[in-house]
Formats: sequence, structure tokens, C-alpha cells
Amino acid sequence: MTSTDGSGPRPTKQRLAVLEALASVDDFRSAQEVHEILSSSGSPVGLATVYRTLQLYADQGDVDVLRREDGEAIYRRCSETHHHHLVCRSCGATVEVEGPAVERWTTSMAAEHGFTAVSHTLEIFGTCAACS
Amino acid sequence: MTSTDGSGPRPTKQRLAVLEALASVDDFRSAQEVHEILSSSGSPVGLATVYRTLQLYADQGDVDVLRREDGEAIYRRCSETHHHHLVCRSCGATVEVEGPAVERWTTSMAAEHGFTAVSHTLEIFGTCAACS
DNA sequence: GGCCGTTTGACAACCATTCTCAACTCTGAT
DNA sequence: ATCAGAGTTGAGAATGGTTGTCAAACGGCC
Repeated sequence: MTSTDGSGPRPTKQRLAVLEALASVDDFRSAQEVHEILSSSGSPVGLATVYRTLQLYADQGDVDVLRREDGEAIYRRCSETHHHHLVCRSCGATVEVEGPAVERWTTSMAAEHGFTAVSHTLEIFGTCAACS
Repeated sequence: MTSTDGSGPRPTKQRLAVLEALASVDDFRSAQEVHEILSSSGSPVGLATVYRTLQLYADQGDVDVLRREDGEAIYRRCSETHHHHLVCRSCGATVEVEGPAVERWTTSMAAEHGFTAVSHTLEIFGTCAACS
């Protein structure tokens, strides 16, 4: 796994390009979309590499992953603290929100039922002020 | 289509079989799993039909749909009141939980940012006591 | 019984994602 | 600089869930 051996993953050209592409938009994008962005911006990166890179950074917590309603995975570069998203159904605008109370609630709820290794997903969808 | 024309979908043998299969387990099951349950219980139903049926009832709100972490859609016959799920990653055991505080939090958070027509998803995944 | 719209099921098509593997690229040591 | 070896890449194939196709089967209804 090469997890904590000091060397860590190499910041290659391709990986930086993927991060940069994600940074250049501030919405959630699918791997396919990131791949297109890269192709049309003159620094094409193989699709498999895009997937690997997104997964890599997602595992490290450097990008957030969530699922569209049709199941496609979408990625976004986010702040490091744990948070959730308020997403506009119409234009895709995203607001990061924090809810310590929610974190506490999920944790205690899980503990109460004997669950361990707990993770949770919480997303809020709606229509933003500009779109309504 | 055929939404409110009085006739509605026909309660065919296959559709009832799908609902029954879902009722016979009280976990979330994927379409593929439902298909297997039906096959091995002596009332085989085509895979495409299982998908269509689950979608049909999901649209009607008779079954809940959510996504596993790998994106696969899973279905369950649920109580009608709004609630969330605590799901075991390993065996699929499910606990329905309610959290009025969470409902209030999401609502106020959305309002604060001018979002309307709000919905939300909240699922907790973990390893249950029996599986850990 | 026969007509007609609905439903079914076997199979192909789709599409996101992962796998394979040979070629390539860093990094560190000689 | 050169070499070796581990890490990384990319093209294409393989995988697997899901949806589309379409002819055959079914269920009411006259």
C-alpha cells in the first residue's frame, strides 16, 4: 500500500493537471467530464489515469466524492474539514455547510445500535434563490 | 405517462412477486439480488422486469431507493414516514432511524441560503455488532 | 372467442468504471 | 551520466449494472 512510508504518491504532471482541472471549476464533475476538460485544454490525460487519480485523492480526503441520482460518481476539490453540501438541482451551485450537531447525532445513533467503522452521507438538494 | 388516469399499473403476478420478495427480507436489496431471490423461490421473473418493477414502485414512493457506496442501486419496502437508514456494509442489516433535529437543521440551513423545494438524503454506513 | 393495449423476457446495447500489461518516467545509487 | 527498480501511464479489453428492443404472452372487455 505504500501508505505511510514517507515517499507517498508522486506529484506527476498528470496528477497536477487533474487537480488543476478540478480547481478551475467549482462544481462537482464526473471523471468523464474531468477527462474532457483536460483533453480540450491541451493536456490530455488517459481516462484510466483520471479515474485512478480521482480515487487516489478521494482516499486521501483531498477531493470529495458523491453520487448523482443516476449513480455516476462526481468529484470536487473541497476544504479539508468534514462538511456537507447544499446543491442546486437546477444550476448545480454548491454551498458547503457544516453541522456539528449532525455529526454527533450520526455517531451516537450508530453507537447506540452497535455499529462501528461508521461513515455517513448527507446531501441537501433544492432550488437556489437565483433559479427559483 | 399513465400517471393519474384511474386505471394505474396492473398488479400482475410478476409485480406482486417482486413486492413479496422485497417484503420477505427487511434489508435493502439490489435488483440483481431480488432477481435471484425470485429465481430460487420458484417464481422466476425476468431481470428487465425486476428493474422496471422496482423503478415503477420507487416512482410511486412504495419502495425506497438508495445507493451503495459503489453506486449500485438498492431497494427496500419501507414505512411511509420520513426516516433515514443505518446500514451494515457487510450483511446489509438495516435500522430505520428518525432524527427530528436533523430535519430541522437541513430545513433551516437551506432557508438560510435561499434554497427552496428542498429534499435531502442521509444514510449511515457501518459494521453492525454481529459482523464486527 | 377475438381484439387491443399492457406487460413480459431473452438478449443486445450502453456506459461508467476497472483491469491488464507493456512502455515510460522518475529517483536514488553507483 | 548511467543503471536498476519501483511507481506511473495509457490504449484497449473486460466487467457489470442498467436500459432498450421487440416479438410473444397476457388480461380485460366487447
